[in-house]
Amino acid sequence: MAEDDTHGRPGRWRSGAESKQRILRTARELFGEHGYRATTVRAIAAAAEVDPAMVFYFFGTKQGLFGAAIEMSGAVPPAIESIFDGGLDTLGERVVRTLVENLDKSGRTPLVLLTRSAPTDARSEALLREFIDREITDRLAALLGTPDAALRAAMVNVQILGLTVARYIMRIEPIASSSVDELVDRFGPLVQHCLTGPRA
Amino acid sequence: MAEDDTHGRPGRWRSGAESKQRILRTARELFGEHGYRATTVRAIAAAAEVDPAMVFYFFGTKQGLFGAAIEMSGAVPPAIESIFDGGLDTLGERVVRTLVENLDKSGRTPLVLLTRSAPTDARSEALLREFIDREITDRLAALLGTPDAALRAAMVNVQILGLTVARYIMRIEPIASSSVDELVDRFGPLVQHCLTGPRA
DNA sequence: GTCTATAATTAGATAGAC
DNA sequence: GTCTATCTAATTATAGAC
Repeated sequence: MAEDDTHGRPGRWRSGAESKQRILRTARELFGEHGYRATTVRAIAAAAEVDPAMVFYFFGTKQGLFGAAIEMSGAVPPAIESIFDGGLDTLGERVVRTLVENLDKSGRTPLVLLTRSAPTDARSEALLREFIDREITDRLAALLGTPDAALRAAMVNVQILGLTVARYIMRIEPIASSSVDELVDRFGPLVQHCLTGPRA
Repeated sequence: MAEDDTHGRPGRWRSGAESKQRILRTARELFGEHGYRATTVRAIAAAAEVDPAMVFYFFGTKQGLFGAAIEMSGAVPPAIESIFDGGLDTLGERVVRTLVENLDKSGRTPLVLLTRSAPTDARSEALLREFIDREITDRLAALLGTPDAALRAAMVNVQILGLTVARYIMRIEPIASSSVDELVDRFGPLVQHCLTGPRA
């Protein structure tokens, strides 16, 4: 997984892995923008300024490239930890802040990428569902411990999906151009209500 | 619709328009299931048991077929009216109930169809945004009249999108298999809070 | 590692017979 | 109205030269 391997070899750890990285970066961008099916390998290659054949050389198939682009190795998880690091009464606030801050940082984040592809691509849907379940829903449910914990966690899920689609995919105003603080202000209490609000 | 058109009717309406309807029905189904780009004309023709050429004969282009499939002429609007028909304090409840009841009725409803296609297809996104804005957001905002009406209406939008994606597209449990009443019970107050809840 | 060339497949669309 | 046949273009993917 090292960026540069085998320092023993004299000369160039120069342009091999660099192209691979550029392809990967471009792939995330385009997959995130148009979804899996609507994004062609050729378009990625062109945007990354490499030959289409190189893409297959490095990643084998289009699906392989997508899988590599999706790999959320360490990028998101640390941010997610901060959600669960704190009191239960400000959990809603932290969920919204963490989500929006991280997605704002880069639109080519795997979550947006998957959310774009999920409606069209069955594999993306499975991946997205699994990720959300494992990293968020299940942990929230465990944290709550109430009988209706699963339903409450799922309601948070609805908030996350709705917010992601509205702000990053459909860019609905004024959601799309609101500040992070404003969104936290508005949706924080809403999420909090989902989690710890009244009604059994 | 009659499956057999074998009445030896002289002249007019034999089986011409019937094929058209079958194509349309199938198109709604497949577009709604896989989105615009991932659905091929050939696949629709095969499922409708007609020749691919017929599709072009009737609708000209794939885009034309999609447009025809999307035509929400009178199908949804009457249901939407019921949302605005009643007191402001039970508005949230009616939004959720109307949404879920209508979408449950048939998964190939234009709203689901568009929501599936929007992430991948720019035209679908524009259509969906325009529809939601005109039929729901704008009217809710007008009804509220508060300074932050637009933001509040947009928040309802987030609920609608999130709920649609969670229940009909990603089928997230237990949202997907909850009863209408349970969803109204849970999300009604949430939507109501978006509309008339505290905070300026 | 990188590129050229190309195979194999599939898509949207048209012409024209019946 | 319906179908056969076909065109054109674009796609994923491979083989092989340099």
